[in-house]
Amino acid sequence: MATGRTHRTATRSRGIPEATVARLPLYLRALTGLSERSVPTVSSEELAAAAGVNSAKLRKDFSYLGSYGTRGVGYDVEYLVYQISRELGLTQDWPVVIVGIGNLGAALANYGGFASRGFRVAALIDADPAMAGKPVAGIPVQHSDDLERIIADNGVSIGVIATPAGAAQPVCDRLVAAGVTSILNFAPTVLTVPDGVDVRKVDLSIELQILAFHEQRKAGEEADAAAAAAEAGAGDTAPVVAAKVRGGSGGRGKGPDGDVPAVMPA
Amino acid sequence: MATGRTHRTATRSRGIPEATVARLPLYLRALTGLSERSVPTVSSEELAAAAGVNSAKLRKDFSYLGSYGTRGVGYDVEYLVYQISRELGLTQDWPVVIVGIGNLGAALANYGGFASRGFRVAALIDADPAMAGKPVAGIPVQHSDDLERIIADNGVSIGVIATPAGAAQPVCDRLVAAGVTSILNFAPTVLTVPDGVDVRKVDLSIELQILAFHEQRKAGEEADAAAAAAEAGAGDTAPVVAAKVRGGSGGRGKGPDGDVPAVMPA
DNA sequence: CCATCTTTGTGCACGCGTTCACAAAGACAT
DNA sequence: ATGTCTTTGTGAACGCGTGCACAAAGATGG
Repeated sequence: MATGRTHRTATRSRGIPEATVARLPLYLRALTGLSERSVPTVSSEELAAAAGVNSAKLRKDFSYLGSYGTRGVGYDVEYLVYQISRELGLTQDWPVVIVGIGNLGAALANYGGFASRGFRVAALIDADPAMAGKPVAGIPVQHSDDLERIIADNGVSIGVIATPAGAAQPVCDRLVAAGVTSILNFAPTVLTVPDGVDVRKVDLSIELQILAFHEQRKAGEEADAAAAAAEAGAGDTAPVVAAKVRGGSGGRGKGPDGDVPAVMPA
Repeated sequence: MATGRTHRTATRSRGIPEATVARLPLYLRALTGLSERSVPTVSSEELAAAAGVNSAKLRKDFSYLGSYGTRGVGYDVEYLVYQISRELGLTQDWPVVIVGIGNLGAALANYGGFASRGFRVAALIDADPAMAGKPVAGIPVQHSDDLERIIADNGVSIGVIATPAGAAQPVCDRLVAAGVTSILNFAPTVLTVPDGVDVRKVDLSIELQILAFHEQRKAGEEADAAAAAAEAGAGDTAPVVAAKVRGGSGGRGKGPDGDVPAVMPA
């Protein structure tokens, strides 16, 4: 997952834990699927499976919203869809601007899930004059000179930044100054914003690196297991594995065993 | 942040907490910036600021990797870049396939940050025969019939899914069967995978919904504050606010005060 | 060699989130 | 009505992550 929190204090807004809020959209999606198939009610077990979470967690999550279930039966799908939608604020209209209409920005503009739930792409903005007027996803791109006016005219409070890294902070500053209070950032930079502004970031590169870490660990464990099986009682401890993995670290005096992948306890 | 964990147990791989792993790429990026500007050393305070985190947290994170700092001085930038890269497995080459070359897939293929750190786009795969052979980002798109062969030939262990939601699970199954053990999923679906396979998801729609929630809360708080200030001692409790926010809930007997935005304690 | 000053590395406490396990609540059959 | 059976809602325990605060380590100057 690509997630970047920027909360002053991990604010338990209105008593609903942040972790729960992050799962509500997941439940909502699963429920919408059920609703389309005209399923009237669903148990916590079923819904949890559909959302890919633990059923106890789901029940606790819903308990923060209130008691919307019926014991012995489950949850009313339609009613729950409405309650979650309302809780997430999806019953109202959220005009959104996308700044930076490159490959990614265009992809976002075309993304169906955007328009689906209360979100309306109010404007596409790019700094390149050549882009101005060119329609993307049926919406004409506007020049960034007009950013402030566009924000004001459309009452935009949510901005999406899909610019190159270098442009992200200046764009962010202008968005915030113009009145935007929530930002979804796709640029690979840490954004600095004043208090009261929420920033979430989606960083493809970071996600891949996290996967690489786990991938490497898996490979390492296999190697360790194989090595351990192959040795199974040699005189020396485990310098083989250590040497293999260490590469050319170059020592540096201390270099503790924090380096050695040390065959796992189990 | 868009983050979807799918870990059997929140595995503390090799002693490094998951939360720390997720921050390492952040540190690495900040360090790379310093390295390019030929900064020799950096203190935890400076680096933490650049990465947008607490300095105590950063030091604790690094302590899991070993003692790579010098007290009174700070951290050697180049050395730290190397250590983190090695820890994340970025010193080796990771061939990656992207499946689903629509708007988003094309954007990903063109994304620079992809190729930058050890990640190499080995192949682009799409189910549309019309796409086959067409070059995207300089790489010819291949038909999904050849998926298994492509995975095998290139020794791919990381796959990126950028297909429509409906195609995601089948594609995922084929990737896993072909030997992929890490998946980055952009499709708005919960993927089911066997043990030992890591899935991370990036979900634009979810991120927006989380922002909407906070946005709504901010608006609600303002309204509450205003209302509270306006009333300041009316006979009734707070039906004004409640009525305004409730919309047309329709009651449902129980409907507890979990519904009312109830003026915050503070 | 000693004193001082900076910055790391970490023990500790606290709070959030997850999970278990069960009592309460309601549906449904008899 | 009463009993059984299903499923919710939640109290309590546990574990992870965060942040404080400080002692240890080393650099630097005299």
